[in-house]
Amino acid sequence: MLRNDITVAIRNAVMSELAEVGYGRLSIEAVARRAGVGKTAIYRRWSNKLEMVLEIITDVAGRKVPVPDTGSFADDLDLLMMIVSRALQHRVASQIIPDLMAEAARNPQIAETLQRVLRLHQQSVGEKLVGQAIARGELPEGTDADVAVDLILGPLYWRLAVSRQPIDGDYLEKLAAAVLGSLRGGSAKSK
Amino acid sequence: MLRNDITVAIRNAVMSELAEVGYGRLSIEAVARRAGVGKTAIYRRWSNKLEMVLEIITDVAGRKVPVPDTGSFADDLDLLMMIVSRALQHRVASQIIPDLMAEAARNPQIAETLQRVLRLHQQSVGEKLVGQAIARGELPEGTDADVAVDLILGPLYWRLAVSRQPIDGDYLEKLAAAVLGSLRGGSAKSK
DNA sequence: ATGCGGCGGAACGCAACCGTTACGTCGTAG
DNA sequence: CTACGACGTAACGGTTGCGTTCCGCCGCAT
Repeated sequence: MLRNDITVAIRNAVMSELAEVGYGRLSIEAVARRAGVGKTAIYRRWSNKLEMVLEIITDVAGRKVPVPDTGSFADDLDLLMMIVSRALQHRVASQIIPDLMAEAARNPQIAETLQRVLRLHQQSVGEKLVGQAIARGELPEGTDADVAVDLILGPLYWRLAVSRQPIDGDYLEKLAAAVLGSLRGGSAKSK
Repeated sequence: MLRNDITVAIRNAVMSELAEVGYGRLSIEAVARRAGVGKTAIYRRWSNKLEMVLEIITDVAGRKVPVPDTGSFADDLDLLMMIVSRALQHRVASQIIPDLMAEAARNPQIAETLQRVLRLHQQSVGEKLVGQAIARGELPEGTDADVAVDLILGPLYWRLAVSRQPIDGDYLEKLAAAVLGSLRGGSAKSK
């Protein structure tokens, strides 16, 4: 019944609007205006701003991220960092993600949704990667996957989404090398 | 002329309101309500929501952070991480900082203010610290301070302000050890 | 040919907030 | 005692957005 092209237009408008003004200031009327549809079309699909945003970002972020598995941890790491950095450099993503993260700190519904989406996908990627490396003997036995994930994603996120400095050609390599060194150094052991 | 107790009440109210609803939804009327003052008292001091917030956060964040200088890079690092993690665990800070960071991505005025405050204080701390360590010969000559700062602050910020997982007793130690290893590993060389 | 249903558009009453103004109170300086 | 100025309160007109309703249009299935 509901026309699909209209739905798509609304989804795109929501993403753009989220990027431009953030969740806090996102208004249904602005979404309708931007999508070139009537408010009725929106309320026919969702009953809330919150419900609408949650459904849409769940859908967008839920697309599976391929787990790098090149056979070598160093290469896996390079690849993962490239994928993540590419994602974080997309204009829309780099605006929406920090905004929703901040919003999650005060809205449990958003927090829970992001946790589901990010932790179950992206973060599990990191854990899987570390697991593979340990199994292959490339990382020390007791390596703490938790710490490892923070070490891998933290600097990238900080650089790209927070301090927003451009990354030049070999920055990624240097960072990957440093992360590799920190994990192999045998310091991030658990218990 | 302007009563100081009123000014203080407003400043506190702004911080609380920022933490609760974020910059996007912060309203002058809500601030006045919370501070128990009239809107006139606010407009007598600032002419804008933006101007008000900028002035207040500049003041709050501008308080100098002591640069750790224990004589040993490892101890400096431990200390710095403890200071930063403490700061990021304060409820108000952990809500306001990500919110303003996200807002900075779309408001140049906020971005510039945060850059001034954070980069000139916190970030320079990191660079100074690395500089000391290189001078003492504790880190390789060409260590890239840029990468080092990302490696130090990134994981902490990610953990505390983004993924918001609690840090147990020895997490900080493990993280510090890993960071130390990554820098000493001689990987984060410049050029 | 007819009818159903999604569509855009317009308007509704309601609420919040903007930035400004007028008013009356109160503490303090002179 | 008087005058000044900051204060809280209340109200202003104007804007924006909510969520709802009604209208007329149009595509599509029967």
